[in-house]
Amino acid sequence: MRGVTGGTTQLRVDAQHNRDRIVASARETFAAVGLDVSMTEIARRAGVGVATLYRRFPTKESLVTEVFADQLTNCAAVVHDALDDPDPWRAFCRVVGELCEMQSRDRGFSAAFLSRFPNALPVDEERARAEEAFARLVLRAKESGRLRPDFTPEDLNLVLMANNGLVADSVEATVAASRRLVAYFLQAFQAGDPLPPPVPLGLADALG
Amino acid sequence: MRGVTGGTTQLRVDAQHNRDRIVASARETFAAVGLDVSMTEIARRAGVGVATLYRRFPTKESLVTEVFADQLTNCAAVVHDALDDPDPWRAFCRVVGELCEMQSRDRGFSAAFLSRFPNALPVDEERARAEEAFARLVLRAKESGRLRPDFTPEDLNLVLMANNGLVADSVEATVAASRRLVAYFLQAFQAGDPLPPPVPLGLADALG
DNA sequence: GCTCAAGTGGAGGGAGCCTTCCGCTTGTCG
DNA sequence: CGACAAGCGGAAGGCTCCCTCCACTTGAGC
Repeated sequence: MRGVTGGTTQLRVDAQHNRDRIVASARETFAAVGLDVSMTEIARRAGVGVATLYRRFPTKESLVTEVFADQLTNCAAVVHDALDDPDPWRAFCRVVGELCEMQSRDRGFSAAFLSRFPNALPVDEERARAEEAFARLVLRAKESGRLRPDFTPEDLNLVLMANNGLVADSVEATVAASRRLVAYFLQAFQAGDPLPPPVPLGLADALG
Repeated sequence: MRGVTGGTTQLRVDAQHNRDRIVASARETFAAVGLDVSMTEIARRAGVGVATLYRRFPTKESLVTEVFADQLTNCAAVVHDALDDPDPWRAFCRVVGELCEMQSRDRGFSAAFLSRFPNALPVDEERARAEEAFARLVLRAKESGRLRPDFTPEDLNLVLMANNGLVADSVEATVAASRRLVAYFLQAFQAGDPLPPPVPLGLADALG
């Protein structure tokens, strides 16, 4: 009997090697092109046959899930790290800016994050904790007086969906556009007197 | 010989009828679902065969062009009408708000406007005139002191692309989200002291 | 070194898409 | 009314995609 890790049977070393190459290839390709890449293409880039790919990931959705699970973890880390910042407004700004930049650098992640595949991210618990942390961040920023009182944590979805709409020819151009967008948003989020309409949504899933 | 209108041979009356139904059906369907509708589906909803559709519109792109040409005209009208408003800031706000609402109400139009089909809108001249009018509007709003000096007319693309990213379950929910987004944008566009980074782009075409 | 389950690659099935082809129908004009 | 070009519907071609099947290979444990 082979070794066991976390309850899952250990793969043969060559199989593990192939699996790693698949994930790496998929990550790169999704980031560069988006989720509209054929499984055949991913397999080709990884130097394996499609059957090998499907043996590890029985569906395309499961591959997407695997590939972006840890990137979601990175997102959560950004939020949690920001909680250590003594300046609540700066922490808030950093979270918004860094999340948008991550999103802009990775087209596939944008799509996955906004759940083009509805159940693609079963890391719901982690996501929920991150959202809770962000809500705490929002509260502190409001108490500091820099963040407008009618900002709601759900507005982060608004920001991310809006940011997801930005696409330019190159990644750098996209990131530059994203920076300007974020700068405008942060302007608006600072305590200004007039008020935008209240929270309307119920936003569910988006794609692009 | 049949009558001639604008250099194009007149269609037979039944053919014209079918053509009208095709365009109407395509408009509705694109608006509701987006551009990812099969030609077969459009033909079915119009009550004609695919061949009839292809006789009028030899390619899907040509159909998209036809369907959205006049909606682009509507956009241009919004901008030109705003020039009559004596209050430059209000005119500016109206243009931004109305364009975003039109975009949010019509998913297909969003996609077509941001030129998923690169040459889909050969109405370039009209578009250019509208952009010029908007630039004039921006200038006036700046002179009135309400619009921040570092706003550039290209920022309208930023707004529209961002707005295009918003998708909710229902049209009304999407429009509501769009309203909040626009309110935030208009906050930011008012003369605030800190400055976002300068114009970076170079944005070319977007899809979602 | 032998055995065999685990692993592999490539062909191909089934579905959906855009587009074309072709034999039949119908409005239009003399 | 009669002739015929214009118009018509639906089948089918060609393409891509996700996914499955199956005969062959290879690493792991004795």
